[in-house]
Formats: sequence, structure tokens, C-alpha cells
Amino acid sequence: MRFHRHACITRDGGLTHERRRIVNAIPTVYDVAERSGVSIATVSRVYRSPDSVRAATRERVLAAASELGYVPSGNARGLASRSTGVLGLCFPDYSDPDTVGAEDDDAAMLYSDQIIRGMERAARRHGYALLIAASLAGGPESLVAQVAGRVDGFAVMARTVPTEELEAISRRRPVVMLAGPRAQDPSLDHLDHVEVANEDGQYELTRHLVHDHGLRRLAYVGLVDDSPDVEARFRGFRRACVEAGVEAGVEASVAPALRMPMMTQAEGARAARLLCEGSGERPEAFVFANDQMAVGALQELERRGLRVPDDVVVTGFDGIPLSRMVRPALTTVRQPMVRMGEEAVDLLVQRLSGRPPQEPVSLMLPVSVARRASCGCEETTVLPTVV
Amino acid sequence: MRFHRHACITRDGGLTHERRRIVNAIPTVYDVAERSGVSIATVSRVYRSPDSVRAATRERVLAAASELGYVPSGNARGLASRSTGVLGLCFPDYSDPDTVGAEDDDAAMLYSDQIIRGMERAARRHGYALLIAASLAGGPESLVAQVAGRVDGFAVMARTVPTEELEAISRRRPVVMLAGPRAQDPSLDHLDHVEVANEDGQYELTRHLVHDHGLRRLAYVGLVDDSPDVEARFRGFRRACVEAGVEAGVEASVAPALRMPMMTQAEGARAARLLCEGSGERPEAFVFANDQMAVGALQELERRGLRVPDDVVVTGFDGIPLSRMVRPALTTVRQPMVRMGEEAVDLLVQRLSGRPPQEPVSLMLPVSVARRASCGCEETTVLPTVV
DNA sequence: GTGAAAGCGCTAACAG
DNA sequence: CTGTTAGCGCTTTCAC
Repeated sequence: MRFHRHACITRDGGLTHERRRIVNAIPTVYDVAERSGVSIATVSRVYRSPDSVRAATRERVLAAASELGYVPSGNARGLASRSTGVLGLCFPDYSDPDTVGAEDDDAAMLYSDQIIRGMERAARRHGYALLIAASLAGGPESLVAQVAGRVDGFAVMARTVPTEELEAISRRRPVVMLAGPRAQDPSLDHLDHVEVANEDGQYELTRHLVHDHGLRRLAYVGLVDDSPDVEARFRGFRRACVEAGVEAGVEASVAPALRMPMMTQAEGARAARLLCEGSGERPEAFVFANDQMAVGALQELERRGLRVPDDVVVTGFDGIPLSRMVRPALTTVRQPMVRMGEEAVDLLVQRLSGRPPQEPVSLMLPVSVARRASCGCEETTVLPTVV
Repeated sequence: MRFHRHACITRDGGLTHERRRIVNAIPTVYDVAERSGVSIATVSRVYRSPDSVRAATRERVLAAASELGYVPSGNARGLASRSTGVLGLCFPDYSDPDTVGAEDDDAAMLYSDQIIRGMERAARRHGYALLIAASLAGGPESLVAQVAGRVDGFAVMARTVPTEELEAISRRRPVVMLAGPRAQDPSLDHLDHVEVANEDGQYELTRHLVHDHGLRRLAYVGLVDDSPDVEARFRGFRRACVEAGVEAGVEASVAPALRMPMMTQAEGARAARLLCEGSGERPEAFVFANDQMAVGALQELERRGLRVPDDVVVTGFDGIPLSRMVRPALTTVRQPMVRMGEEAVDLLVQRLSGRPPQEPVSLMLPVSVARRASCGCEETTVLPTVV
């Protein structure tokens, strides 16, 4: 038989509560119940379904709770009700030993920041809080496992959680994958998935360069081997080139030297240098797989006295705020990251709502090409019209 | 007597586990224990203190856990161990009905973003995850209460949580206040506190304008009534003015019209308009209480054909990324927001470490004045050297 | 090194 | 509308 507080009083002469008060311990339902002269069930009801309690009783309980400084234990609640009211997000650990405290690091994190923002906003709308953690080394006691064990639903950015761990987690709770390709692995093909139209976006942008600006020699920079997103972008680039009959440029563009390992501004600058000093003719356009690199290239080109877009066209991908701020403003493909976070939450909430479980959902969010000055579509102004 | 799983087996003919497996329910310690032929205590030990279990046993347990897809329940853990491994943050709800989806909203949130980033990073270092929630309407079932009941420690941005609620929370768990003034309220004076040197920063900046640039007519914009941070900045501004003997300018600057309710770009533009069209002589410098407004003013001034800094000097406060991107780059006071988040976590972790409880700590983080083009200290370049 | 058993604080039937 | 009671899944003494 469990010794409830009531039993304790009989058992140890009622000292329990005295001691509690003296050491200023954390008040529980039992304390509130006793102080307001009701049962713990009623205290619970006051919080869970206030309308099911008579107004006078409710007042009394609330008063006692307030006097005691009572805050319900989320753990006990979660354990008893089998739900936490918390959604989780696991994102890549961007902390780069080389860039501790550097601004570049800041920019790199914008991607996760936006997703966090979107998820937080949507979660709030549904009454959920958001638990976030960067993925670190795995293992039984990893932060990821910690988080996974405390949430009702879990969003995971691509390649941040090992397949096996993810499989276990998804057995417990709904999981949605963010970015990356739809999991091919059969053990994960039941997961919902949200991605952006990487290939189509890069295709549209490239087509714009080839078709509208008449460019023929394009170089693509940023084919990181293990990033499916970048792979998809490259496919889009290639498709547009092939359609326009500019294959040669394509082949030249995937020289190993241009597989940037980090996709940082520094790497973008390096790529621009290589492209300018290369043996063959300089490409007419540098097509970067992200904005970071493109911005780095912009700087390198300025250093070399080359004008953008007159001497060479530069484009990025992502549509980070910075892309609009640099001069010339960067032509790029805008990804709706905030919306991605929101969609992820909506998907999770839907699964949690207990409606008839449906087939795994895979959303592909549309992107939009922002035609700005760096491809020659917009005048270069001195002061950006922000807002 | 509690019916443990063992008892259940006797009780219902061992169906419990069968059913569990069939409905693919969430595996628990009991399942892992049974499958690996040990007691639940041992399963627990494998996770909590692996070294206290014989290697062979450990392997067996881990294997079973993996086959079952076992993930420990954070709730049960937290309840039993009285700690969650999670820190919380409550920040203001910036969502403005007027700016849904607008870019301005984005910029406004940068402040919280940075703090989130700092806290996440520091929390991770200490093995904690971060639970975040914007403050909404209070009440017993508010998100804030939800969060407070699930964390080991709680950081709260100024004026996001009602005093009474905060008092209750701080009785349970360590709380650190971010920004704002040190709580004057005696019920909250035991809280740790982290702020930045608002007054000194604005003083330095103003002194720079008066002393180094010889400006005499300064207008201050942004005295929101209930923001202690802005109040402090204004005090710094006034002190510098008084010291330099330019009181008149000060008085004029606090006209009610210039008490901006929102501190947005739009408001900054409006303030610039008022200042330009005002009856008296136009001030030589517009000193804004944040970067947002200053950027708005920059745009309004360009619209009116006024050159910055030649015709009028403009300064901001915060040092958001945008301040460096606009042309002319904004002279401003940089606040170390990321560091603020990190300090908050360090403070919480220290309190949680169980060391001899010390006096409440109040940190005032130093700021630095970024002298850029908008006050005439730096050349206006076309392409910002980002990085 | 391992097991048995007592809760952690709350929710959710189920009675009344 | 309110009280009783049996757990939720795990950690943690205390024995062996």
C-alpha cells in the first residue's frame, strides 16, 4: 500500500508537512489540497478542467495554491497523462571550432534560427512549448535521447540523428524530418517529411540566367558530397543547362576543387578566386549553392576589381536576410524556412490529435526566385529599402 | 500493493506483454528487463551509472533496449530523480498582428534569437536542453507555468512574467532575470540578474557625438514609458548632454511625440519626419534608442534627400546585424546578447550545482560603441566587408 | 553486482 | 460536484 500524505500524518505524527514548510520545500497537490480542505483530485481538476469544479471551491483552491506558491510538476503530469505539451526540435551542431565567436557562425545558424522561430510560433498557437537541442555525439545518454524522451512530437533536421536512434524514437512519438530527401531507408519511411523545392528552385534560377540573360558559361559551386539538398540543387542547375544546350559549362563546373567542404563565406571567396584564376575562360556566371558563399564571392570579386553583374553574374540560394543587404543585392532562391517550421508543427499536431492515422505525408514547399541586382535584374541602390 | 508488471503476469495470464508487443506500444524498463533477464533496477543502472553493472550484463541490456526501441521516459525520470536536465527561457511575444509575415517582425525577434542561441550553446555545454516559450496571457494553465513546471532552471526576459507568478516559480527553481533593471520588488530580490550597460553605452555614444564630432543639437527618440532599458539609455544620453552643456537639445528631444510606442522601422521613419518638419531648427543628430528605428529614419532621410552623416547624424542601439548592412552603416552600441544567454545559463547551472548558496548575483555586461559611417567615422563603401 | 520495494506528484476512472 | 484509489515509468535505498 502506498503511503499517501494522509497516511504519513498518522505514521510520523504529522511531521511531514511541518518539515516541508520549514525547509521551504516545493509544494505539491497534497499541500494545496490540505490547505484548501479538498482532495487532491479536486486540486487537479481546478487546473485541468476548471468548469467541473464549483466556483467557490475553485477560488479556495487557487487561493491556497497562490499562497503556497504551487506550480504543478510537469513531470508528474506527463507521467500520469502520458503527454507533455512539448514538441522537440533537433538541429545540426554548427559550432565550428574555427569560428568561435565569429560572425560567420552567426550567419550559418540563421537557417536553424528561422526554423526554431517558425516552430515556436506554430507550437504556441497550438498550446505547445518547444524543446530544442543541437545534435551532439549519440549514445544512450545523448541530448537527443534526453529530448526525445520528454516530448509529444519531434522534428529532426536532416542528418542530425542516426537512423537507428530515430527509428526507436519514431516508435514512441510522431517524428517529422526537415529538409534532406525523403528517407529512403524502409525503417524510416513512415515518417512525415517537409522539404523545399531545391531542384526546381535552382532550375528556375538557372533558366533565368540562361534564357533571360543569355549566359552560356556557368559555373556551379557547392556540391558537398553528403548534402542531399545541395545535390538536388545541382540537379536543377544541370537540368536547366542541358535543356539550354550548355553542357560544357556544366561539366567544367563540378571540378573537385569546387566541392566546397563548408559552404562558408571564406570558401565562397576561395571559389571565386579559383574560378577567376583558372586556366580556361572565366565563366560568365558563378552559381552558388548558398548565399554565404555567394556573399564571400562578391567580396573577392570586388577586391579583384571585377564588377557584378557587368563582368560576372553571381547568384546564391537560401534568401537569408544578408542576401538582400549586400551590394549588389544577391539574386537568390528564397527558402521558406519559417514556414517549414510551422508546417512541421502542424504535421506533428495533426498526428497527435488522434485522428485516423493516415499515410505518411511528404510536403515539398515551393521556393521563389528573388531576381535582384547581382544578375542584372535590379538597379544597385545605395540604401536598401528594408521593410 | 502496486501491481508491478510481474504481478500483472500472474494476474492476467501474461497477456500484458503480448498485447504490448502487438499494439506496438511504448517499451518501458519492464520490457527491457524481462527481455534481458534482469531486474528493472539493473536496466536503470545501465543508463545512470554504467560502470556499476558488469560488462556482460550491460551488453545484454543494451541489446534488448535496442531491439525493443527503448527510450527512457523523461517524465518518469524527472519525477523519480527530481530533475529534468532542461533549462527554460521565457521571452516576450513579439508577434504583432499588424506585421504578420512582415520582415520587420523578423528583425524585432533578432534580440530573442540571439539570447536563445547563447543559452542553447551554453546549455549544451553543460548537458542541458533548452525549453523555450513566448509569454502569452498568464493564468494557471499558461505556457509559462507549463514550462516552469518542467525545468531545472528558468531564465526570464524582463517584463514577460507577472511578479506573483515569478515569485512562485522562483520558490521552486532558480530563476535568472534577463535585461531590465534589477528587480526592485522585495519578493524578487533574491533572483540572479543579467543586464547590459545601457546607460554607460548610450553615454559613451553621445559623448562621442558631442565631444569628437562637436554636435550640439541632439534629439533622442524612443523613450517608451515602461521599458527600463530605454530609460537607462536615455539617462546616459542626458548625462552626456548635461556634462557638455547642451541641455536645451535634451529637453526638446523628449517631446511626447517622440515617445515611440513600438520602436519599429516605421516609427523610426515617422520620428525622422517629425524631427525634420518640426517648428524649430532641425537637430544635428538623431539619437535612436534602437537600431530598428534608426534604420527606418535612414530611409526616410534618403527619401527627403538629406545626406547622412553630412546633413544629419543618425545613431542606433543594439548592434543587430542589419545595422552593419545598411548604407551608411549605422553607428550604434553593440549589446552582447549571445553572451547574455550564456551568462544566464552559467548562473543557473551554478545554482543547480548545489554549491553553498550565495548572495544573488547581478551581472552588468559591458557594451561597446561601434563607430561607423552614420556619424561620420567611417567611409561609406559600396560593399560591406561582412565576415 | 544485483534485486525488491517504496515512492516521486499527478491524472483518470469510478463511485457516490 | 467531489473523494478514493490505482497506477504512469523510473530512481533509489536497502538487503543480499
